[in-house]
Amino acid sequence: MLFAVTDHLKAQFADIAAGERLTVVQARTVLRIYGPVPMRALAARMGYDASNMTGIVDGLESRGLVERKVLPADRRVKHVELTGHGVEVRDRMREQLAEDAPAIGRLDEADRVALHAILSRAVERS
Amino acid sequence: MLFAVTDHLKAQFADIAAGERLTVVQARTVLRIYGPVPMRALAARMGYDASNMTGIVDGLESRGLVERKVLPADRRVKHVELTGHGVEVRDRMREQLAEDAPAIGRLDEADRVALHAILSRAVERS
DNA sequence: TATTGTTATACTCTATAACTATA
DNA sequence: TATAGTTATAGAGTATAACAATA
Repeated sequence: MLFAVTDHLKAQFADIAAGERLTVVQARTVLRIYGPVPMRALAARMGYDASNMTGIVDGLESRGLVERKVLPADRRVKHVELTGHGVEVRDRMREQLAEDAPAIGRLDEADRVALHAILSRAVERS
Repeated sequence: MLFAVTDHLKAQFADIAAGERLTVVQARTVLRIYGPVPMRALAARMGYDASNMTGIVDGLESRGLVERKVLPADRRVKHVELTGHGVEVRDRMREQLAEDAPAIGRLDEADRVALHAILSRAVERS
């Protein structure tokens, strides 16, 4: 059942991403850029090897959702940030996540608290 | 937290599979062969397109865990079944899943019942 | 010498389309 | 004509190793 729920959540996220013609990884990346961030730091934030960010950001940049900017203070570093269009897309995805975000999001408060407690115990014992 | 738990369970399954020098998909396949089964039916059981089974079963067959047998009644159909060695590997994996199967497996009865109820409600509303 | 981003490469997982043997 | 299994191919997601530019 756990996997049923997480698979369902993943499928819905994939649908939202596809609605913006983004891959899942691209959509996840857009949602995790809060301000200018070096490629490497962004990779670490996503839990990826740095070599992956190049292609992901290439795709987003060619779609006009992000920009790379060389940091003058250290010209090895490139900051990635959302463009105006990128912010629009991010906000649209956030809205859909809040609306559609089904399953868990629609549990009542008591269920959410209980679920959190049980999962915490599960993780502790693992 | 849900993803933390399922990712954890997946990682442990991957470790068990790796212990038998199987990929995750190969291990999942071995665990879902209960008797002679046509390639296509096995693919459906796993939720895969039929074209995937060929490679998966190729790998298992080259390791001596399964055999393909042409069905005389309909020579288009090939039945896949576990060899003696395949059964050994499957049983070893089952044991490890029962032992290690951590997290969820070690929750007490009350937690398991509550978890199931909450997840059922989550799925209903999604 | 060490670090940033990039490239080249490879492997897993999955799907679609086209092929073959058989029905 | 339809079905079972296979092949060829492709794309997403990930990692490792080597490289150029910069520090």
